[in-house]
Amino acid sequence: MDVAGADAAERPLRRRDAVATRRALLAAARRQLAENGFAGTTTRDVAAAAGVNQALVYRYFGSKEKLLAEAAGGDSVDTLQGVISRAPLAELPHVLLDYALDMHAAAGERTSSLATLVSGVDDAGLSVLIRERIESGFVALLTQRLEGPDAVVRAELLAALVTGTILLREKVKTQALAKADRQTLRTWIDVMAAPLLTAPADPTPTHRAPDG
Amino acid sequence: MDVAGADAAERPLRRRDAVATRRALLAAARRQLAENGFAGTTTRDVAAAAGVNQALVYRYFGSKEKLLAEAAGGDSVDTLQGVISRAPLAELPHVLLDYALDMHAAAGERTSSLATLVSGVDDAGLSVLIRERIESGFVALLTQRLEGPDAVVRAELLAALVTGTILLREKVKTQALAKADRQTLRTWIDVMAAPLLTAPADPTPTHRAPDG
DNA sequence: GTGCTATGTCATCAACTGATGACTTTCACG
DNA sequence: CGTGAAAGTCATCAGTTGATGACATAGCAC
Repeated sequence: MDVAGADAAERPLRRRDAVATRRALLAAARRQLAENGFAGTTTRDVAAAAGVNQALVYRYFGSKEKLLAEAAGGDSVDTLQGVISRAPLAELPHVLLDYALDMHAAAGERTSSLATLVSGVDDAGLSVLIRERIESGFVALLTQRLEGPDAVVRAELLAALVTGTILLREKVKTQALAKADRQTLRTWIDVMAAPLLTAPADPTPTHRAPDG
Repeated sequence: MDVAGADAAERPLRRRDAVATRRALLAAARRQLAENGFAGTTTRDVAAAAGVNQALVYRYFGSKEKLLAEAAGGDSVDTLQGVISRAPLAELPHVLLDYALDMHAAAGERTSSLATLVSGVDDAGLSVLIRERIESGFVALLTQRLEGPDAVVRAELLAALVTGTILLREKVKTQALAKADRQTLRTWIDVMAAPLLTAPADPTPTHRAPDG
């Protein structure tokens, strides 16, 4: 047995592995999608980045649209759901921020972050898919933990805050956000999001917020 | 940086008007850019939407990239600057929100809103341009009005909040944000952004203050 | 080994895209 | 008028893109 196959649980390093090829295509597609959007992502570039032949896109996914849809769908919804369900409400904002930042850093490894996905929405079809993913995998769960009026709006505003922050920091790369250390961002995000999470029926402030 | 003294009073309604054609192309380009991104915007579609011949894109702008760059550049920076400079700080968040919402509604009429633009960032070149526009036309001005630490970060976080909100509401169309009436949005945006605008030594409550 | 099938490669098509240059039409000016 | 340049049209090129089907190779069963 001269093969130094390190993968214990998996196949003995086949030179042809449909599952691995599929995964590689999906990972590459996620990166390209976040970087270039739907229209800017080509099957040839994805295949090249994945190190496989372009025709395999069509063998495994049938079309560019199906590939990108599955890539946008991702598989980390469970992870995100765990985060939303487990984290203390007060810490949820910065936990989500960390999650999104880490996802962006490891782009394509498993899935794309909420914000990374949104950044690539230049296609009506994917827009629907991403909306459903955000609503079912994030908003619905968070809404359950929120009390008081406008719970759904507040949940989506938290998503908007994280999304916008990641977008400006990682994609537009505005200088201050791009340079800011995580702790600073965490603190401010928590402060901004706090009103969304805290108590219910307290008189919704007319826009004279600063109160003793 | 031309069009000095546009005395549109006595135009004899020319059937051929280079200035009008240019404007029509720019307006159409803005719409397409916000809708489909850079890669998804074609010169033929822009020209068709503007009701002119595709070749005119190259007569008036030289290339697709230059057309879209000029479209992204816009000319309403002055308007936005006025808003940022004049509005009371406490009202600035919802004023900005209104501004962005109105801009989106009248997409292409004059320019694209900050958020509408960001939504189309799938091109590295335009990303630079949009970053510069945000930083010089928004962040720089707002930073001047902010006191205390992290002024630039706080300014960009406000931009991020508005951007993310518009993006989720107008592009991804998450249900609650899409349905929410303006006043509700205004109220929450103001509450969220308040900590960014208020004074420095404000005792950020209920959180571990990381200062030592 | 033989052979079968999953996996991967190759060439290619039709449509689309950015871009260019030659041509045609309008229209202000004399 | 007529003339010349601005404004607009047309045909077309070369490269790219999504997509398809014929072909080649690996790897397993026997």
